[in-house]
Amino acid sequence: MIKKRLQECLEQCFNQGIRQGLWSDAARNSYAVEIPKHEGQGDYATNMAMVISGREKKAGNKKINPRQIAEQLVELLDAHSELFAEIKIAGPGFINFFMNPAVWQAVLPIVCAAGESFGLVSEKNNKRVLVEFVSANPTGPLSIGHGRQAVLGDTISRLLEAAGYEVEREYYYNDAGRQMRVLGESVRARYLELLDLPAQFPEDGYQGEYIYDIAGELIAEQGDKLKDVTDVTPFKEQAERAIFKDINATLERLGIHFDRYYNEHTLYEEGLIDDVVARLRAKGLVYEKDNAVWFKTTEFGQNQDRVIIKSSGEPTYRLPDIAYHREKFKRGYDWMVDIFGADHIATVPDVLAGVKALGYDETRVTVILHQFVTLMRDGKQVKMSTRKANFITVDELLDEVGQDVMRFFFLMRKADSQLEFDLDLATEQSKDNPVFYVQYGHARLASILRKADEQGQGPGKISDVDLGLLTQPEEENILKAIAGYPALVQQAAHDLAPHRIVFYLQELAGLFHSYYNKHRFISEDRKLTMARLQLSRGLRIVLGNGLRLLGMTAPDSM
RNA sequence: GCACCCAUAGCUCAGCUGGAUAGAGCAACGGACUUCUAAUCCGUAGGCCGCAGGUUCGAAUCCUGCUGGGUGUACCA
Repeated sequence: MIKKRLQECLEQCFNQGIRQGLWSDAARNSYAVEIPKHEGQGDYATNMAMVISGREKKAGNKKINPRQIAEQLVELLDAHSELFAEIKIAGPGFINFFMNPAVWQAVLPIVCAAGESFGLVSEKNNKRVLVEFVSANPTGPLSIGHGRQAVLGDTISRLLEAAGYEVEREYYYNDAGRQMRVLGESVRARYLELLDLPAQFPEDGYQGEYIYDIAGELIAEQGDKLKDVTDVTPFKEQAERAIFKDINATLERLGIHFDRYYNEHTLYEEGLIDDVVARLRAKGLVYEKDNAVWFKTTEFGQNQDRVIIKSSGEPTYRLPDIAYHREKFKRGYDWMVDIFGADHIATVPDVLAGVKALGYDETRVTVILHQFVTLMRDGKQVKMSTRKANFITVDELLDEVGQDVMRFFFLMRKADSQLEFDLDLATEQSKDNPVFYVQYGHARLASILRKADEQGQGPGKISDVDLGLLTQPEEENILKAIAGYPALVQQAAHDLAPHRIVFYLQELAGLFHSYYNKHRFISEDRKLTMARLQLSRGLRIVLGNGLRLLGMTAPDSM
């Protein structure tokens, strides 16, 4: 929030410089305001002078020395002197800003007034965004990989909501096709097996225990009435119902709710698949070869064309994927975010080529491909095989670590990185476990405020408190961190990068724990106590808001 | 073979549209509990940012090539 004010000041000075003929417009939107890494370089720094200098040269205007530009800028900034304690020109032409301490202290009343809404944009941006994630077909319980995706998708959705978007969460699935047929056959085989009848388990069948459970339910409901039924439909339908129920229960445990479930089937029923083919054909982007229908993806930069309808007449997966995305476009979203596992990378270029071919702006789709999760136990990787159903489900992991730990761990790495989930660390209730580190910070703050209250030293009205007493360097650092929270949320939303929030919270908790060990909140000095209690309120609000933004709880005691 | 992702401290990883002297946690070593919760804190040590070029005032960050790992490359999804 302070950074934003500074940016506005600089923008004004930049414009003023243009009016005074000091430089041209060439550097607009190219310069940066950032927080310097090193002590002595101020609270903020800008490279504006160097960027102006560089752009002038590039634009063929006369080259101006960056340090000279910096001096001119500093002069212009004099009009905003109330913000700054000092402004320095350093190095090749950086301008370092040392803010007036009162600027930092002034954030506390704002935080306390905003409470739970601190960090959320105050106005909606009137943009609709669709986030598609999980999208697992109902063939079995959610695996760890789905878990990462579920948490990632939901948290990205929360971030976008915090940034003012109107967000819809959508789950796309397919209950037709070969996989589901095999699932039905698997259930049928287990059903017969449980009835002690001869059964042939399909070669590539689903071997998980849950298939027995589903078969058992069928027996409980219908006895052996289905023993001579060769059609797999009733088995398949039973399986789908049971598995979806299971998946939803798991998502519920994670606190994840979808606004819509879109069944691929709809695309067929409404003729949307055929329509896509017809439109592509009309544009000359489709041809027949070897009894199959091909889409000219080479026209879109790929190195080979792709089959969209097999010689059997069945579409390949890319055709409904394209049709589905076209439906998203038709619904008029400003932005569509797809979250897929890295194994789905092959469909991405096809889908984007498809929507582009149909006349839509494919840049409105952002695909997040997340890498896989490896589970570590006792320092060794836990081997998993989906086919043999020898994998750990999200449900089992939840039993072991709980929702807060699971969400936090799944968000600790950026999507691009493979994620190592250390079960030993996750189950440890100690300082090494970052989840507890952050939550403990929140609980400690709550405890301080409780204690003060018990002693009749409630924080009182913030307007009566002299925040100018918060002069310790640790206090200033905490205030700075708090002030940076809203911008961080916006940036994380823009970049679809929830891990930034995770890192921020660890850092903020660290600042607090460190401060706690050095200074006392509650002391004999009543005025100082009041000021520090406001600080603890502000800290608690930001820590709590951050945790909730990640879908976690913020405990008041631990 | 081709496409995408990754490569930063012993380990796990940050590093925001290129910025100034490279960051955190863990592990190692040494310290702090009559105190508002020690589930905490303080200190020490640890690096040709995979390799080689290029772009420029300036590169861990952008481009090219190479090496090593992951994923995909089907008329499977």
